[in-house]
Amino acid sequence: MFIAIDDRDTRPIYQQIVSQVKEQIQRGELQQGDELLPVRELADSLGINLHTVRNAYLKLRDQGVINLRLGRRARVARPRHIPATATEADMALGGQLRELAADAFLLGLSADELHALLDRHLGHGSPPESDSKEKK
Amino acid sequence: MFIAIDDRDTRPIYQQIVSQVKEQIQRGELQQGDELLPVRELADSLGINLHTVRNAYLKLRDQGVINLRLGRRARVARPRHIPATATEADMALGGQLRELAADAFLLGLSADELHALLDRHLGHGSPPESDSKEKK
DNA sequence: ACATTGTTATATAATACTTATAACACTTCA
DNA sequence: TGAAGTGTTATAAGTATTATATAACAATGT
Repeated sequence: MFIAIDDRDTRPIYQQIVSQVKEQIQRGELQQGDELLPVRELADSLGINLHTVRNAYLKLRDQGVINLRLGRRARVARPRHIPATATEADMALGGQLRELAADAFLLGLSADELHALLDRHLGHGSPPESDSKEKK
Repeated sequence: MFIAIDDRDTRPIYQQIVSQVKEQIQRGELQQGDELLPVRELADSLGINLHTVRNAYLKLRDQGVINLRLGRRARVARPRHIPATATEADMALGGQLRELAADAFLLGLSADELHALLDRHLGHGSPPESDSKEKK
């Protein structure tokens, strides 16, 4: 579980940690039940304060990504409930999607180019339900 | 040119303004050369300070979205230089793409579902270069 | 018991964001 | 030429967010 702080990244440190943990889960480097580094250990290895790491873990817990229990290490939670409708999914991602679409447009990217770019980051990611068209 | 501040949005006010101006350009509601509201006028209509609006306009200028000149109203700039390579485009959008991909994955969305969702926000957007494959 | 780990509590500092006021410089137009 | 409109600069202060520093507490596993 390797985390790195990027000084060029304008986001706060705890946000960077949140993002990187999520990305590691997406890439399969962290799986359900896996333990995260203890707050003190990660803080020391990054040269930052315990509470900054803890803040990141709290956000991850609030988003249902990890479980926290006193005395036990933080663990990757089991996958979330899948949104039923597209509109429901849009509630969660709408802001990011609007911003991405606008930025891509201002860069002069076509829809196809943006889709291709997005695929670059979906490498492994896709859920296990890709065999054909299973019924739910 | 209608801007609204959303209290549920955790982002700072100036960021919300930046996003909404970009989205209006994408939707064609604002076009090259169009004038933005004067800083004082927009600030008054939103009940916020002049400098908060100005901060937003400064960010937009730094991103090449609008032009600012003393004594003249802010105007929508002419479209940016289009990134040549996919990697170059990825430099600009990489962070957003990674974060979106990870969040979508954690929501249990398939790649197809995410693409479909993205298309919802690309409605008009696509650049004028969609006829065939014109040379420039 | 003991070490490990998450948790809570206080306090402080640094940074980012917002507001408030005033004055200045350039543009437009009557 | 003058006045109004507009972006710009300057100064100050207030609020919220982020990060640090220390210490102690509570649950867990061994």
